[in-house]
Amino acid sequence: MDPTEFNARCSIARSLDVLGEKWTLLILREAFRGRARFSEFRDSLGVARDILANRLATLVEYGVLEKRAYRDENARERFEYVLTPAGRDLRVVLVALTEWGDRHRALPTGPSVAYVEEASGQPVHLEFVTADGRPVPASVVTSVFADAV
Amino acid sequence: MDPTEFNARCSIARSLDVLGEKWTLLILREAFRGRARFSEFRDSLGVARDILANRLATLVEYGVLEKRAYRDENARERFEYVLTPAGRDLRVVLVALTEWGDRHRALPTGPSVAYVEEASGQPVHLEFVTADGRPVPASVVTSVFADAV
DNA sequence: TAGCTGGGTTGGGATTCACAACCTAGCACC
DNA sequence: GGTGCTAGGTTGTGAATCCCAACCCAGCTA
Repeated sequence: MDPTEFNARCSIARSLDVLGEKWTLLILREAFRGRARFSEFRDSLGVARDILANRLATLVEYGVLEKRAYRDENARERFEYVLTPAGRDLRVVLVALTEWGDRHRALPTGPSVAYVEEASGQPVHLEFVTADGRPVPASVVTSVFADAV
Repeated sequence: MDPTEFNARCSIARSLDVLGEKWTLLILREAFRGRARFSEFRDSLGVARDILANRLATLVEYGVLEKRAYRDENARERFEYVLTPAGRDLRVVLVALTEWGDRHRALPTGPSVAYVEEASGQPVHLEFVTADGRPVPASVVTSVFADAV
């Protein structure tokens, strides 16, 4: 398979088409924190307004965020951006990045975010498991390609 | 906490400092496929040579790849780039991106890569689990921040 | 000594990003 | 009914990145 074709078929490359531009994953991090309005993203990230508008539009276009009208009291209709089910599935990606950063680029001040089970408050982490639920260390996971390349 | 400080402390942002530039995660995808030489990355990705040189240097600098000398028969010493333990820990990130792409940006031709347990060949996937190994659906995982923001 | 090969480096044009200024709708106030 | 305020953008300009192509360089072979 030639590189162009493999890259087109590769799910990592296809995910990065949506997520790979600067600021996109940080915008989603904020979305998971409950930010939804243009100004909330702007204030919490310090991102340029034009880039933010552009990224929000892309994420809406790809079905990661939904643009919803809302109306505050005594205010005109405005819009907010909330995670769709596809967007909520990105939690795994963000946690994977967090865990790697915590482990390999740790700061003396310790991690700034932890992930817990909502009901129990117990910390959770990511693991590989087989179809029948048996955990498997990452070191014995390997890739199988659809076509020999 | 002001946005700049939070971003500096955030492990996602710190991971993206290393991984967030264009091509970086695709280079790592190839590294997990066993590619190690400059020309292997170049040929399998079609990336510009200067960008590739730049990304490899960055990944070496941050301890994700190790630059190692090798010598083919009747050839001078050259270099290859192999995953360090920190680099191998990025498998989780790549699998997370793969799973999201497979689910939400699927192609009719089906996924181009699957992940399996090396010994058994059984397919594996990522799950949230608690410290005592109990699997938890992503929908009930929530974030806890070190400081109120 | 001329050519080939792997592994880069360099220069110039095209994109993308960042920052600041501007726009716009509707509400509130006077 | 004009002025100002605010959320949510859009636009224009310069800076940084990215891409491509040409070049370099060291050591091997012929």
